[in-house]
This record gives sequence, structure tokens and C-alpha cells, in this order.
Amino acid sequence: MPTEFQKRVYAAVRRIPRGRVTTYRQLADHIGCGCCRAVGQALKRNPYAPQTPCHRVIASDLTLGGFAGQSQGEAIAKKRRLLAKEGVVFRNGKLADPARVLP
DNA sequence: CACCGATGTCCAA
DNA sequence: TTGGACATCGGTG
Repeated sequence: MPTEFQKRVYAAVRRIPRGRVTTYRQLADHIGCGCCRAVGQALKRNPYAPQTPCHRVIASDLTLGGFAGQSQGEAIAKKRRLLAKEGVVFRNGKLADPARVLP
């Protein structure tokens, strides 16, 4: 049972077109809450399953952000590959093309 | 009911 | 370069 705040986060994430990524900060700012951490938490727990492409959300450093903790082992490698398929190429855990970030 | 930890970003020195 | 602080979420006793 997500809160209104979380609903906005998921809605914004779903709004991301294929082949494009966004940052927690951009998302939080787009929602109207300067707190990007809540977004990361909401996506990390992402109760909305694959319906919410949390892998399209990265850190403002163009890194995988919250995914970095998991990239050590597994799930993230798949997400990174999925993004690469869409045109978002990651280099050593970093976005190789910053232009792919939503304005 | 209340506390704690966890999350990513920004600022200043 | 480094450290601290900010607001919100999740689980537990």
C-alpha cells in the first residue's frame, strides 16, 4: 500500500520512455519533493514489480546508485544489460552516455 | 505508539 | 577531498 508520495514516484518512473534514464534527484524534483532518498527507498523496495522500471533510475553521478550494492552479484547485471538493449549503455557501472538522461 | 536504520544528493571547509 | 546533514520509507519491540 504505497503512499501518495510513492505513487508519484512510480508514475514518474513509468513515464520514462524506452531508451532513456533518469536520476533520483530528477525524479524527486519532478514529484515536488527535494528528497531523493525516499525515491531510492521506494524503488529499492519497488512493490510494483517489473511494471516499475526501477532500473531506469540512476544516481546523479550517472552511476547505478542504489543498484551498486547489488551489482556485486547479480540482478543488476541483468538490468544493465536490459538498459544497454534499449540504448542506454553503462560503462563499468557508469552511464557511458549522459545524454540518455531525461532533461 | 515510538525508535532505529537505510537510502542518494547537496553544501561547506 | 572529506564529512555532515537533510526528508522519507520499512520493519520491529
